[in-house]
Amino acid sequence: MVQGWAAIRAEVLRRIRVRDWPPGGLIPSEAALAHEFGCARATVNRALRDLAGAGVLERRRRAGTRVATLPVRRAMLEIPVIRQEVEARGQVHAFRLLCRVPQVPPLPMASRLGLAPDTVMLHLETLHLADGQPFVLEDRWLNPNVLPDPAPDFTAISVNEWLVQNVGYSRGDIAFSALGANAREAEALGVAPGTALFVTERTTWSPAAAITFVRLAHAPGYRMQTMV
Amino acid sequence: MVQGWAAIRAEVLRRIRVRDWPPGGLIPSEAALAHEFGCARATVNRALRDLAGAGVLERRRRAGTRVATLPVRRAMLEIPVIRQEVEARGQVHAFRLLCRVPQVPPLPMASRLGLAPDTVMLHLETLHLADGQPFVLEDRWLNPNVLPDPAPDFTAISVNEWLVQNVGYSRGDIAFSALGANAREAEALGVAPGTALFVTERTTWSPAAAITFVRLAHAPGYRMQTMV
DNA sequence: GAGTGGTCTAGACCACCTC
DNA sequence: AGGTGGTCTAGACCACTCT
Repeated sequence: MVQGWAAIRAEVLRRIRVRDWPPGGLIPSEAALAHEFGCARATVNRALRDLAGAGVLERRRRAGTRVATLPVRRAMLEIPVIRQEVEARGQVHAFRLLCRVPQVPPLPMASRLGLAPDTVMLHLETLHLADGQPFVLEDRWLNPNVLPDPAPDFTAISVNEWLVQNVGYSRGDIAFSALGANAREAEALGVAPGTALFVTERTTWSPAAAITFVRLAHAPGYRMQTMV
Repeated sequence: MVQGWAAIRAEVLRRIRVRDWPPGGLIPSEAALAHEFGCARATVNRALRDLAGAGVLERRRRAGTRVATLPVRRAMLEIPVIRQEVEARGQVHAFRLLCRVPQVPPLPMASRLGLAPDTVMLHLETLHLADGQPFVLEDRWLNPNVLPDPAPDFTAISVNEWLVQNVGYSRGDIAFSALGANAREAEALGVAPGTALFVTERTTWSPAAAITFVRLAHAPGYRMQTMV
């Protein structure tokens, strides 16, 4: 007899794959499975909870556990700091601070961040290099309230890393898209205008207020990968 | 007193955010926290395990639990079936099967899928529509061994959905990138060649062999979003 | 009302790894 | 060698929701 909640998860997955338990179908209750596998219900619970988290099962109190019909697969996406990403490729990371000015953001951005329309934010533009080649252009708007006085100058440490080290964990949303390079991006990355770029846009919030909005325009050839 | 493992997780997160427990620092053992919070160690374990899964903590037996220094954020990415994605926008999904031919794949793809160089695969091209407008062009290579005899014709149901309903859950990898539209994509999606497209490439494996490789070229404006 | 999953407890054993 | 997290058990109570 194989032991452990992972073994139970594997067995349940097997029965789903071989259609012992078809999509949309109810599977036995935790108590029944615990009896069948000769283990405690908590162990079965652990296995089924894991599969529900992966989107394979749908569980509801009283209604029981069903095999998901709409197999929305969930994948873990790892979002590293840019320096780590470059170094993970075995390349040398460097960056140049292109721009650092207090500025009133465009109206759509101010409203998106929940700020008054005339709030002055810190606008920073950073070009990250991998082995000296342009890697990503970072266009960032920063809420000055999160900065100490005097503000760091961000030439020794990138804004990116300063934030994660000094502001800490917070919530936000990320969006990925493909866009043609605008004039600024084309110049900074050394590509023709209109070249397809992988763009990451991220808004970060502290419990109280918006911290930062950042747009990363990655040099051509960038790929984001994960497993399912 | 707030109860439950989620409350413990919140309190631990709070202490990390206010730098009570600084990045890289050891936090108290499960037993110590259980004593402090007046709960069972299993409850603390549940909370800390969750935070470790989110990348906030790093745990090693004997070495204890540390606040992560390299804040690789992990985000859940949901990868729905295309029809669901369209319908979730309140639009009507339809598709046209443009191409369905047995064909020997290009050498790089055969080797990537671990197939003999002369293996014949089924090559399918499907254009998905949202409210009649091109939404995504699906270019798929399918291992014919996973198909029943006779093979489905994929005009009534998309390959996508037939696979998830009949082959079932399996493992694979996904990559996202931005590429200029090639001639075929430009024509199918009704855009100019070179237009920036968001491209999803996915390889799916059964335990034994490769099932399918698919490349999705999304119409301009496509965004993939998630929370952190 | 009753059966389901969600959670918690107190205790235990174990694998692992640092000391 | 000893302390840590990882896991399992047997039992319990509760929240939810379907009937």
